[in-house]
Amino acid sequence: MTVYDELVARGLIAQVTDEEQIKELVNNGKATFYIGFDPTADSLHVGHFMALCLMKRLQMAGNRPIALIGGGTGMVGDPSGRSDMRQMLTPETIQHNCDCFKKQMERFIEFGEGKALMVNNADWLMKLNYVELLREVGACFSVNNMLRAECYKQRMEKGLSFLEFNYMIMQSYDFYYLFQHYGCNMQFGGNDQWSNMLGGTELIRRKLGKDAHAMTITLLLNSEGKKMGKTSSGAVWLDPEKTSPYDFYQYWRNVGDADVLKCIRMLTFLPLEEIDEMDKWEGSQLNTAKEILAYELTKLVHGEAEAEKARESARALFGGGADSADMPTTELTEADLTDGAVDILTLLVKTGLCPSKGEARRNVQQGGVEAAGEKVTEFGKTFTAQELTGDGIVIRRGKKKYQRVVLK
RNA sequence: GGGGGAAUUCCCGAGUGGCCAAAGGGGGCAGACUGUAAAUCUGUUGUCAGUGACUUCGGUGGUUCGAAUCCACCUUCCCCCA
Repeated sequence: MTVYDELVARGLIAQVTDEEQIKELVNNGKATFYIGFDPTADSLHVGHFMALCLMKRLQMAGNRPIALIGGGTGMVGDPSGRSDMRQMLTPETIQHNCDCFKKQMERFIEFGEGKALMVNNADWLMKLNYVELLREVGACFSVNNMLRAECYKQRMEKGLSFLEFNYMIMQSYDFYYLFQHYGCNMQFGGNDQWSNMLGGTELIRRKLGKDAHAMTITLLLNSEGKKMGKTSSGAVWLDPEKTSPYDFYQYWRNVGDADVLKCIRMLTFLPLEEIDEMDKWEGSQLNTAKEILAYELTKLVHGEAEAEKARESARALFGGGADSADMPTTELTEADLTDGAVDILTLLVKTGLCPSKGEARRNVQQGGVEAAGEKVTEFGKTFTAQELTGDGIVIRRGKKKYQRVVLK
């Protein structure tokens, strides 16, 4: 099976400019392709992860990936898929974010001579001269067409600043630049990037009379049509400091029935035959599939050891077992105690299980809190220093949130 | 440049001087039911404190015994005209 066919079979491809030509390039390892990452946060998230996997897949087939960090485009801000303007980031933040991205990417993709390449578009965008750019590139863009692009259309009602309007031109220029300097003949990106990417191929055609290609990755949506990789408290990050391996594992362990197989297909590197086998599973058997999904992804992102730990902790907790050595733990010090003890409300807040005492109180009232295996029924419940030393105690809020508390 | 409108708690959206921590919906959280799923039903949803106190309605000042509500200025956005 060719790479291209595999990508299709996994449901990863959304749109392409010219299927035949792209197949030819990609299957024969003749593509030099780039994917852009704008440094809007200090960690990559699941959406980026898909792009990284795609880079890996194509690299394994002999193609050359270029990871572009948007140190320059980040200064502008992409309006695609947004209903309001992004918060403008300071150059310092952008630089910091770029550095973080770089570190994380290096764990997934091999960079170096003859391997993948990493570039930062600040290197060329920041030195552009306004009038020169207008004459050289601006002349190639039709405002009429740009306004017809989906990403701007959505913003016509809420308002679109000239700053953001120029994002497409910046991104197109990137492609044009990479095409000339690195022989980059293809661009990949999220499906919401489609119009920006076409801008690039169009620019290359107009300026150089050459063909370049674009392909978008399917956005990972759940069965309700919402973007996956987001929780109510924000994105699911790849940085273990921002989303712990355990939480990362749990996110995937908890996907809906309707979405498991799609996720396995799109995100893991398991062979397709194996996945087709799982496709026949139904009912509670899907729990096994979810476990596989969670394990595989945690392994890819955080490594095998962390994946094992997360799986064991989850099994221990949900399987009813008592052994939970790898559970997320909060360490207290003497300073956290009053008169040699702590009450349950304080404990819930200290462990981060509840954001405020009010909510902690509510959770206790509603019977959602358990400590050391027993349901807590009164707010006044306290724990002594003695109970907390050694293995400590396990506190549970709701069905899925656990924390061990130990006195140090 | 001229004219008109808007800004409310996580989001949408009521509220136009005290009865407003602020209707309603969405979302979130908890409980029941389950398979760590979905759907459904129930409760809950500013902070701290066990009757209460404190902070909140774009910002800053003002009027008033009392303001989300009135006035002034500022900021941002939308619409119409140029």
